[in-house]
Amino acid sequence: MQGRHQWHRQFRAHACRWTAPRESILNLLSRARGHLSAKEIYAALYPSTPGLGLTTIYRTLELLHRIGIVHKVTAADGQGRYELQSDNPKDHHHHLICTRCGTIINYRDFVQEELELVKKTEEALTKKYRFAIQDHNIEFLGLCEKCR
Amino acid sequence: MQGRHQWHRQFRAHACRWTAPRESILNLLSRARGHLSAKEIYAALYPSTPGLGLTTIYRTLELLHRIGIVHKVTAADGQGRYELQSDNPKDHHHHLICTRCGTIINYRDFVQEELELVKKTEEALTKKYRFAIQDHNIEFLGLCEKCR
DNA sequence: TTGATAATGAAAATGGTTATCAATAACAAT
DNA sequence: ATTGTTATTGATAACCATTTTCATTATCAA
Repeated sequence: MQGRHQWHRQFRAHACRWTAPRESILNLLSRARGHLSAKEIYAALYPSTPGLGLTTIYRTLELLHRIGIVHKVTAADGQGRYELQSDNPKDHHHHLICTRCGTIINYRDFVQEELELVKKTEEALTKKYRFAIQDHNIEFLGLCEKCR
Repeated sequence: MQGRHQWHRQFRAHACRWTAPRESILNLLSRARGHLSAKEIYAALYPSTPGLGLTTIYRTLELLHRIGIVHKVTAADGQGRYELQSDNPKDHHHHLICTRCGTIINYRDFVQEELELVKKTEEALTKKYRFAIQDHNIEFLGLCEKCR
């Protein structure tokens, strides 16, 4: 279960200050169902926080990603999209991305099996290529129901 | 085995003309070991083909990707990188990407196992979400030997 | 309360990619 | 081989997401 307190704690641990813009962005991300782009966040927050600048959103997202609170997906069009990283394994999922309209669907089917293989592969790759692996992406690209 | 003839044939099938710039780009890609960005292609081809424009490179890459001759990877920094798509299953691989310097390593370990799972997942996702799946990406992100 | 410094926001800069358009080149039909 | 249609090219400008800059403001430890 994530919330203000835990976020605040994580911020402290990284010598980052707890500010109003950061809280707004985190709140929005925790309310959102899917992935949000910086612009979408800007638009969603504009009514309640008109002063908030796009620059701050980018900086905050990058910070949240660096701290590990947020997961970033870069779509084929190069646009970054962000979602809260859950600490509940049940929430783990992979992505189904429409190459035409950019929609991202989170799927949870077979994820358990995928993760076992991922773990095995990760260990082998770490040894063989001396990589410090931080994350993985498994995504399927294609045309969604509407675009096909 | 890929070469002029087969490419030429594929071009014809798509009503595309066989031109000098396109041949240069394909030749370069078939010589290259890894993934190339548009700029890298531009730089590599400049000595032999100084007249070649960056615009043409982008258009050609997009065409090759659409036709299925080239595989595109979008790095976390949003920059597109391209490599020839081999018709030899033995060449199939997945990616290990350094989040710091952008290096992409092709690994072939466990790919066979991964592909079996991918196939199964693909079928299920196609049915469940009515996606027309065209491609998949399996990539591990982390710090390479030099950057860690 | 204060002082050091992290965070903010407006504006401008960056950098990869795409659109425009006149000139050129490929190729099917003759 | 010549021609006419039309795809392709390349220079320039436009686009758009993201970063940088920098003066101002806000946070928080002391």
